[in-house]
Parts: sequence; C-alpha cells; structure tokens
Amino acid sequence: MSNQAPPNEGSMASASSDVPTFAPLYRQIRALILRSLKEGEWRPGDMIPSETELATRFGVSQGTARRAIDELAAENVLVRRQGRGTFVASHLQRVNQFRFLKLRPDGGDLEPFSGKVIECRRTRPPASLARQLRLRPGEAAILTRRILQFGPEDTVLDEIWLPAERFKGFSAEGFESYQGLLYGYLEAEFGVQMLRAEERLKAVLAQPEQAGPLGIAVGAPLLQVERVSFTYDEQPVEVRRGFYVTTRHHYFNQLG
Amino acid sequence: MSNQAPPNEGSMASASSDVPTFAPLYRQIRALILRSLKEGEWRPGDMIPSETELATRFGVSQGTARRAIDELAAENVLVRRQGRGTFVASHLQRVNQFRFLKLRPDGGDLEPFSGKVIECRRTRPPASLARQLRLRPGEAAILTRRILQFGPEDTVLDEIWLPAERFKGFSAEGFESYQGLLYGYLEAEFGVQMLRAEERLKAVLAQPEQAGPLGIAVGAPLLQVERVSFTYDEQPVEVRRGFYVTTRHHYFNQLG
DNA sequence: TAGTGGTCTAGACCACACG
DNA sequence: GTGTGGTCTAGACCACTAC
Repeated sequence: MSNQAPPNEGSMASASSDVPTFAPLYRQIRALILRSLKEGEWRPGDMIPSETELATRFGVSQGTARRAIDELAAENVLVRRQGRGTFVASHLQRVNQFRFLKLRPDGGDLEPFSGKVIECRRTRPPASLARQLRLRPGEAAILTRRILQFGPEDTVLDEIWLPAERFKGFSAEGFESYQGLLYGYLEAEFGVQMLRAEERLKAVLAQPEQAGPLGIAVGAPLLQVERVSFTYDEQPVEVRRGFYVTTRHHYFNQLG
Repeated sequence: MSNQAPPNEGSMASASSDVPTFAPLYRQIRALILRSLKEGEWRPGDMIPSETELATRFGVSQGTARRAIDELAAENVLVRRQGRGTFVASHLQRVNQFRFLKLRPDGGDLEPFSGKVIECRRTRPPASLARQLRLRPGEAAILTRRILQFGPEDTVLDEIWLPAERFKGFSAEGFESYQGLLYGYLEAEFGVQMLRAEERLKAVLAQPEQAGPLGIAVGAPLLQVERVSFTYDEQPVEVRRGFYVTTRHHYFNQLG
C-alpha cells in the first residue's frame, strides 16, 4: 500500500463488502479481525497472528494493525501479553470471572462463589422477553433459575432467559459443571462469546418467589438487576433478572 | 532528543523530581500535563497548547505528546475537538451533566433535573467519614442534604459530606445557583475538578429520615448509593450517601 | 489560508518470554 | 537466540475549523 493512502482505498476495503468502506483503515482492519473471531478462525484462549503477520495479511503497516488490536484489547475482546503474543479473551480465564459480576462482600476481597441450578426448562417466553432477545414469533426460550452462594450464604437468585435455538443441548448439568460460570459454559460448548451487557437496577421488596429460594423474609429489600447481554454485532443473546441480597454485600461500580 | 532514547533519560525526566523516573516517556509527559492542570495553568474549558507545542516544550516527538494526550482524553480529563484544539474537560459542559449520575427514567430519554437544598451546615463528621475524606483529627466537614427532582417527582435524597477547609465559603445559595450541578459549583468556585468516583449500592427500606423528605412511605424500598469521589492524585474530596426512589427510574450501568 | 487534530507509514530499539 | 509486544521518532498527508 502506498505511503500516503487516499482516505479509503485500502486494498481490502473494496475487496470485502460487509466492512464499512468509509472509515479509517485501522477500523476496517478491526472489523476484519472481528469477522475472523466471529467466524471462529481463532477461538477463545487462542493466540492470534502477530502484529506484523496481520499487517502483511491485510496489506497495511504494522502500526495500523497495532492500532486495530489496541482497540480490541481496550474492549476486552483481545488480551495482549508482552513477549508472548495476543490472545482471544476467554470467560474461563481467572481474570474474567468477575468482569460481569459486580457484587462484592462489604468488607474485604472478592469471594469465591458457587452456583446451584434450581430450575431449567424450555418454555415460551413472555412477549417482552421475546422482543428483547429478538426471537422470531413462536420461537422458544430456555429458562434457568439458579442460586449463587458467596461463602455459605445464598446471595443471588438469577432468572436467566436464552434463545433455545442457539443453545440446543443446554442443560442444568452442563451449566453446573462450569461452576456457575454461565459465559464460560456458553463459550466452550456453544461458541457464543459474551462481549458486553447493560444492567438496570432497582430496589424492590422480596416476593414469596424470591424469598423462598433465598431463605429470607417476604418484604425484605432486594437489589433487582436486569441484564441484557450481547455478543458480536450487538446481538442480544441473554436476558437475566437477578435478585441480590445486599445485607453483607454490595454492587460496586466505578464512575469515570 | 536522540531518536532511540534509552529507556528513561528524557530531558525532563531527570529535571522534575515528582514525576516517576522509570516509566515510559508518554507517561512522564502525561504526569507533567496533569501537574499543569492541577496547578491551574490551564483551567476547565481552556484550550491547552497544541500537540506540537507540547512536544517542543517537553522535548519529545509529537507522537509521544499525542499519546499522553490520548490517555488523558480517554479518562475524560481532556477533550479533543478536531480542527479546534484540545480542551480541559468541565463539569459545566452539557455532555458531562450525566457522567456521574446513572439514574434514568424507565422509559425514554434522559430527563432534566433540579436540585433543592434542605440542609447545609458545618459539623463534625463521624469517624468513618473523617477517615474516608482523610481529614486531620478534629477537622470539620460540611454536610449538605438535598433533593433531586426528575420532572415533578422527588427521586433522590443526597447526603453530601465535604472537607470544610477545602471548601471555605460553600453555601446552599451558591450550590443551588448551579442548578444541582455540585461538581460544576466545586470546579468553578473552588477549583476542584472531580475526576473519578466509586459507588457501592444496596437495597434498603426507607427510614423516617428518608421517607419524610422524599414523600414516600416508611418501609418502601430504596436504592442506597454510597459514593466516594476523587480529584487529582487520587485524593478523596467528597463522600455522599444517596437514596434513590426506583419506582419509575433505574440505575443504569454498562458492563464491558 | 493557516492551524488544529486524525491517520498512516517506515524504521529503530527496548523489554519480556520461552526454548 | 528468536519472536513477541511496547516505545519512540520523523515525516507525510487528510479532515475539520476559523478567520
């Protein structure tokens, strides 16, 4: 490629149709890397080609490939490790266990937790959920309810909705074998990588449906956390409603 | 400066003692820019010198100065505007009004809000607060209580603690004249820029102290939000306890 | 037209990990 | 030692803003 490339005539920009043509080169490269990830060329935990290899492959300078990788690393899609290489992020890595779980014990450090599935069935979702998951009319969903224990205490009750078609073979046993790490299970067994989520929090009073499983009194305060999670291309693939007992724990957030 | 600079012999690295010596050049430049900001050389809303000017001033290449600025822009300390220049972020800018307020109406867009101070006095803080604000023994604090209205509804009750020495002259009138924008007031009148905050959330039941001002029933569920805010050098300068009514609003959070 | 940030390149060397 | 990412430089040109 010429040194002073005109705005958008990168050799690959015109060669691939599903990549935006009028964007900086490094964004086009970023999109191409994302496509390879989405298509499974490199799987979670894998090392991707080096910066120079990618630069050659895409016909750009190493600095441009680097910038694309930088963005993806900043979004936690890739992980750079000096001297070793660049890797596809995985929810099974230690460092990611708490990326989507903001609950912390009031005093002290992160606690290990364990999950206990109390219900798991295929069912017809309410209309609002079908909309959020962008299901086709009549498409079924999987409903899973589980308890998270922090130490000995039942702390979280989750009601998790997944599109049934995408997760054929989903089972309570499979889920539990991943020690409560839903996204690890989905990634390893179904090839679905969760990248991003939105949460909406409210304070509510415990109803019998929550009080029973959690072993607390009806009318006790609960933190209700509604989550929609997205994979590649901003596709929603999970809707979850959690109820957190916040007597000895809190939801931690950083504002920047 | 020579082309291949040895790890850390930048001309300014050795010249200034309060900047870490063993760090990449661009981090040293970042620290120097931060120092100028902290010392007030450039104030919120000001344009800072161009990349090339900063590069010359600090004896590095434009690319290195650029990278330092990039980091500060990513942290919302600076704001870049193509063709115009780079500016010091200000809490009085529109775009920053909701940077530290995650409460959203359940349906629809961001709502304008207004603040109403119901108490404002100098007092001796509880020990835990004195510790969080790193006050010297016996040092006084300012306690402010205020209500935030979203539309016509009383939605938030805040109890705000500030170190009295740093905010001499703080008044309910001054605060209210900034339309509920505490950080705008602190920035404009006291030269304190809030950069970052930590929040800890719990679900609680309304006590009479909260139910009264908010006009709700005792025992209603409230979202309790404890915040510690930091200015330059990770200095805590505000501790706040908020009670959010979440019947028609929710706390919104993005997980990456 | 002049000045700003934004993109892209090419090449050098450093720091780190692993065999 | 070899290969990886990390830092730094120099220089070119593009895109946007304001005068």
